[in-house]
Amino acid sequence: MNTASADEPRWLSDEEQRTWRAYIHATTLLDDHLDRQLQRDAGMPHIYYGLLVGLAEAPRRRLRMTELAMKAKITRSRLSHAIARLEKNGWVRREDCPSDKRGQFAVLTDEGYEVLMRSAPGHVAAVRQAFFDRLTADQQKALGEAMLIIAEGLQPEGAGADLPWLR
Amino acid sequence: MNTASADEPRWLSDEEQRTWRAYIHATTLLDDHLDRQLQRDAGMPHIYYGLLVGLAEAPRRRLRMTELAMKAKITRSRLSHAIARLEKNGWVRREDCPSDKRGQFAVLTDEGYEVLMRSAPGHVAAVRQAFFDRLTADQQKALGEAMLIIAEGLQPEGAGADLPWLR
DNA sequence: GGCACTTGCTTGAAGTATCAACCTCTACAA
DNA sequence: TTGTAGAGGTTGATACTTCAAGCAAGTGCC
Repeated sequence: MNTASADEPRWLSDEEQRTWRAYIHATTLLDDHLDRQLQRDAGMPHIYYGLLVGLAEAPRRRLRMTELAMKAKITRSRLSHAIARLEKNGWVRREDCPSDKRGQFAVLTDEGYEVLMRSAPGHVAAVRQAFFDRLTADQQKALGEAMLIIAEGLQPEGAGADLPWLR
Repeated sequence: MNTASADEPRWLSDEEQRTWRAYIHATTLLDDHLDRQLQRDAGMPHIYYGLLVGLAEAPRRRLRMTELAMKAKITRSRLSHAIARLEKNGWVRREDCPSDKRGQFAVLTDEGYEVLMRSAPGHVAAVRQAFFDRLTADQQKALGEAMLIIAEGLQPEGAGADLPWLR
């Protein structure tokens, strides 16, 4: 006789519980930690910092809103609000897209670039201290691979064109 | 001659970059995914669900505010607001601590327990689908161990009594 | 007791996130 | 053309988070 009936959900085993809780705890603590670090040292939350990085890496330091949202894995709405805030800081500027009148570019300003350069060393140090310095090379590799799988699983597997996950 | 000067930060290598971005992407997507799943199916964000779980596991389904905050890895302030909201839903109730008049217990109500029982299967299914089902046993093990290390590193290593991380 | 210091928890304001509604523009076809 | 469906992006209301400030009760010490 099978212990699991058809409508009885497959609960997590003790081992899985431990894994899942370790994951939740680590991500909660690390997220908070980096948010505070950047809020203190750069005056913005972690995800905003990521937006500046995304722009800094792009050609001409600019990206269409939707592209940036995809890069950062956030919704367009969230990005819109975030860019509004960064614009108020003078770190990003919006520019109309010449070829598509609906489109907007987010452009990293010189001032934004400065802020990024100024805060990057401290942030990298924080990431090293909390993350890389504590893991062996093998652990880093394994974790990276696992995370890649998780991320891929939650993205619109098919296209890059249609973006259901941005709802 | 060494390429890294004393004040030049140790930037992330390409390999480290990939690992770190995979981590950020996976956690961002998974966090959003589970928040939406629970908001839709249980009417609360992921972390609130975790609070109910914490209470359900505790003796007499109650925990001191500070203990619950520690369990959930959040600040007391955040917990205070969260419990206020859950109280409004009738899922949690506050109770005075008899032995310490400053103290408060958060108590899971029957109604809160019901909500938890009702939404747990769907949530476990979502976690399995997004996380466990995609990883091999070895990957789960490695990831769990790495996450445990990260979490431990961000906690007040020393005591359980003083809680500097709760600021 | 009286004093200072700490712990436990809450509060309000300001910042950020989410969701649904909305507007404009593009693409495409009748 | 005109219609229409969809894409690109914004907005406002509501919910949640954060931070600093606050208050009341416990603790230690004279």
